[in-house]
Amino acid sequence: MDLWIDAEADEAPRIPLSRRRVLRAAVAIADRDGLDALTMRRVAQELGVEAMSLYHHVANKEAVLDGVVEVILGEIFQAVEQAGSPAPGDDWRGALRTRILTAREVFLRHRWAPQVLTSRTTTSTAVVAYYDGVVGILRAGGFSFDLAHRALHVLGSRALGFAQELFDPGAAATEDSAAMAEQMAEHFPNLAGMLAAHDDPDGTLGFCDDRFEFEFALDLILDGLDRRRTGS
Amino acid sequence: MDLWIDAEADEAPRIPLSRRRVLRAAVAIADRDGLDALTMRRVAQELGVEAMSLYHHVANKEAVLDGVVEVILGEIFQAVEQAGSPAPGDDWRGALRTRILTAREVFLRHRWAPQVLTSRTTTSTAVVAYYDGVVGILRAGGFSFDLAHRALHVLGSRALGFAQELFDPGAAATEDSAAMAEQMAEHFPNLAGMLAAHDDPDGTLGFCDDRFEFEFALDLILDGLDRRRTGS
DNA sequence: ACCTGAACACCGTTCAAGT
DNA sequence: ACCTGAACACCGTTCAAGT
Repeated sequence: MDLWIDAEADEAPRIPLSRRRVLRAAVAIADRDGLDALTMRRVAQELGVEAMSLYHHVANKEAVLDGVVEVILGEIFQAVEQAGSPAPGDDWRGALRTRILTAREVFLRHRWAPQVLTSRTTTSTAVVAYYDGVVGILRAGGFSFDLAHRALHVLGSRALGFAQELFDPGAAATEDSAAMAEQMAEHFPNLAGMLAAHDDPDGTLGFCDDRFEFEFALDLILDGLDRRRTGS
Repeated sequence: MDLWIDAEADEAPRIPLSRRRVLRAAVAIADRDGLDALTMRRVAQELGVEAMSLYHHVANKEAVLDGVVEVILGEIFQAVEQAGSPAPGDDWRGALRTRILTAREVFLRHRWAPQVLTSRTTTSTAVVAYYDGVVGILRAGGFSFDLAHRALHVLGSRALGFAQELFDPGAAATEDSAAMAEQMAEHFPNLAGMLAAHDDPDGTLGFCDDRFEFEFALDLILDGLDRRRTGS
């Protein structure tokens, strides 16, 4: 009997709990089952531990969410580092564009992350550090501090690589279509026209190419900032 | 005894519960005590009723939140209507700018509303109707359907009058300052410079003028869209 | 020092019962 | 038809107790 118990203990040697392990488990759960599944009890279960044990390593659930933000920004910094320093010929536009699109990749891996980021009431140090880098790029490109400041406001969350869309024309059209299209045409003639004008062979699939739309918006903003910078 | 009971009944005559009353109560609670206070039980209490009674008028809490979005958009439509039709000389830019700034007023009254709007997984009809109006303005201004579509993506939630800011330079500086400023200068030199360069007599108060920043960003985007439209 | 069991005060929601 | 009481299956979190 003692042997059997020892064997089991060997099979699953207890790795000590730590803040880091708690946060990584939290991210794993959100990735797998969504943000609603991210509960203290579920994190504990993932770690083979009782829920109350978590409180020795994090103050409370809010602290877990703050920590999750740190993890996500850690991934962004890592991705930025891997992408390497900007090509020598790169102006501020190219450098900022690349950084933002690199950061965006991380949010594509963690679709729930924007919601967590925007729910935080205090700005985490990691986010501050990221924005410091953005301002650094702008300054190197000849921006005044004032214009750099405004640039942060214009970019908003897009500086980190995501934008919140409140309305997805593609989604509206995926509902089963015939009667729906008529309703649309009657009540929302402009949107109906927009959908009709887009002659996608599949009907509506791929109407919104996320990457294309994101880059279009980003470039429009970078254009605008450059104009403000040069005063043209 | 019967008299006393009757008297009390008269004091608080039972207005029948309705979907509308449930939603208005929900908005009132969020306005007063924030989004976390918006629970089914709390809504019921606000209406002098048991929590379970609500389920005769709304399917569940998600339906309440969907309904709250309708209420908010109702306020926006009302504000837009009150603002009246655009001045005759107004181009699409002026018309859209006015509409967006009008909508923005509603979100200033309901600071919690953006969080609810962005949390919805399906786009409510009211939001679709609002965006139909935006596309209408763009079309009247000479936008192709394709460019109008992209304009919606560029504007994102800004079309409805709010932007999510992940980083508020002003907030960082309100922390008690001396030692903090040193830390900033060491780890975040670019942001530190940005804060230092802004020679606000009060130190940091009013560093970010919400309205100014919002309009600056909006105008930059409208400029960019106009350039794309005319191909200049 | 680290983990746990039981408990508390909340959630959203179901169901059978009341009027 | 509309409302309710009691209950269920969850939350986050506290506390005293275990090792």
